[in-house]
Amino acid sequence: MCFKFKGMITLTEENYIKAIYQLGKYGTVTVSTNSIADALDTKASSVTDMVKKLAEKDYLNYKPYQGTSLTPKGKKIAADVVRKHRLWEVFLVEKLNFSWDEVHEIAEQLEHIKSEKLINELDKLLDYPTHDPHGDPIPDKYGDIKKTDKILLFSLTENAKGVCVGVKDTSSAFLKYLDKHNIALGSEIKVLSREDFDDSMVIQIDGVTMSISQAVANNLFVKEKG
Amino acid sequence: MCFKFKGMITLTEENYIKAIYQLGKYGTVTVSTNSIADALDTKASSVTDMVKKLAEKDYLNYKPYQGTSLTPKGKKIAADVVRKHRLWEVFLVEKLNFSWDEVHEIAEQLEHIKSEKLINELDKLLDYPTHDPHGDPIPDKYGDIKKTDKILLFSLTENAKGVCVGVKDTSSAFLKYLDKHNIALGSEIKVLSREDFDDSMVIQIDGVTMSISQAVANNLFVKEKG
DNA sequence: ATATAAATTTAGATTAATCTAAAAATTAAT
DNA sequence: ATTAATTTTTAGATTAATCTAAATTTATAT
Repeated sequence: MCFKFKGMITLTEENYIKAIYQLGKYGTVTVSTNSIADALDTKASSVTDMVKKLAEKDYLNYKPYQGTSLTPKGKKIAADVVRKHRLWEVFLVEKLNFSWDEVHEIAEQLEHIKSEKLINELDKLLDYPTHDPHGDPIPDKYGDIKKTDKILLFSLTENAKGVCVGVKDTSSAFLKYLDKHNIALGSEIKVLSREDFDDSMVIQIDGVTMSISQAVANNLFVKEKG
Repeated sequence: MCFKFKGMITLTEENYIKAIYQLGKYGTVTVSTNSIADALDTKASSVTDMVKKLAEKDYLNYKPYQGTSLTPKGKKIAADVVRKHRLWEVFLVEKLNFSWDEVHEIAEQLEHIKSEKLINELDKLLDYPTHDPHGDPIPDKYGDIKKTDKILLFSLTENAKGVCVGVKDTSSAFLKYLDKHNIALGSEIKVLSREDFDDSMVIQIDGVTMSISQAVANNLFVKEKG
């Protein structure tokens, strides 16, 4: 039976801390009550309650009406959860034949499993991956995360070239769209032209020419080349 | 974010159903309120409440003061949880270098992960194992479980021979004792003599002679040979 | 600078799972 | 067949996480 320690963090608390970590760009900026409520699909009043509780426990800095930021203790918890989430995603894709549009929901569950040995062995089994299947960086066991200089494809100018390194929207619908059009991490992209009217753009992707909407360009991360 | 369906079973409910399944010999007999309370380390009054709720939802048959048994629906839920628990245990031992005394607690967490594809792919990765690292049978995806004719080592008479096929006590302490004395699943055992005074016995295990206490003999399952 | 809008917090209620203590039913013992 | 012991259930409270609705604070816009 799963013993409970005093001061053991609950699943709900972990989810709040993770949301604050991600909304606050890996714990570097303050986030608003409403943005947390949106992210967790809950009400602002619930967020206020929880945020006060987590501040009490020293996971958060909180000043009423001024938003919330993570303490170092909170940041470590969050980084661990994100690390687990992303390692499990790699596992699902690499070892269990999942595609990148299927892994998110399951990783949401697996990220809460508590066992240091488990996650370290998983890391080893997967040969210490640095990024998850969507191109997001995996925090190391100390909670440090390597931020890459990725930019949105939408911000590339005409004739600029880049490599696809990540997605912003990780919804199944978007990822399936990318699969259908053979857009994957590592694809070489060149912007052929941009359309002012609807902000669509024509690109060449691994040699193939296609037109993409603003919605797509605003959810694909690239690393600009040269 | 983990969506909630109406009628989705909670973690607590799953734990009750699993306990009733195991206490009632894989759902074949009725179990008492107190035995459930013991197994789940909770109070009888809590069990009554939960059992009424689960009966309402058609997972259990319940008559006040007469104990509880699983409905087919409850039995399927329970078998699925046990299947997941045991498959994850195999995974931890086979793929992540855990020893059999370390896996139980983690599997208690992993058994609640909900994804049919996940568990079927795991099954495939592990090459469809039939037993977990402690020798317990793994229910198939239809919830059917193969009961073996294993008996306690304590019930063997002098000069009887058998093979070790399972453990009753899966505590880390007991499993470490077995490791220390090179007793493992598959070990060949012969009873050399029994001691009336303290119910200990002298056995030969894979050719090595040793004495074991009643506590040990009552927690080792064997399959008798000829 | 003041009014209005938006964001946030408080107050009070609700639900799930639990508990303690008391009451009721069942079982065991003389 | 009563009494005593045990088991189980009920009644009422508690805690965590949530909600609605009202109050308050901060930001925005003339």
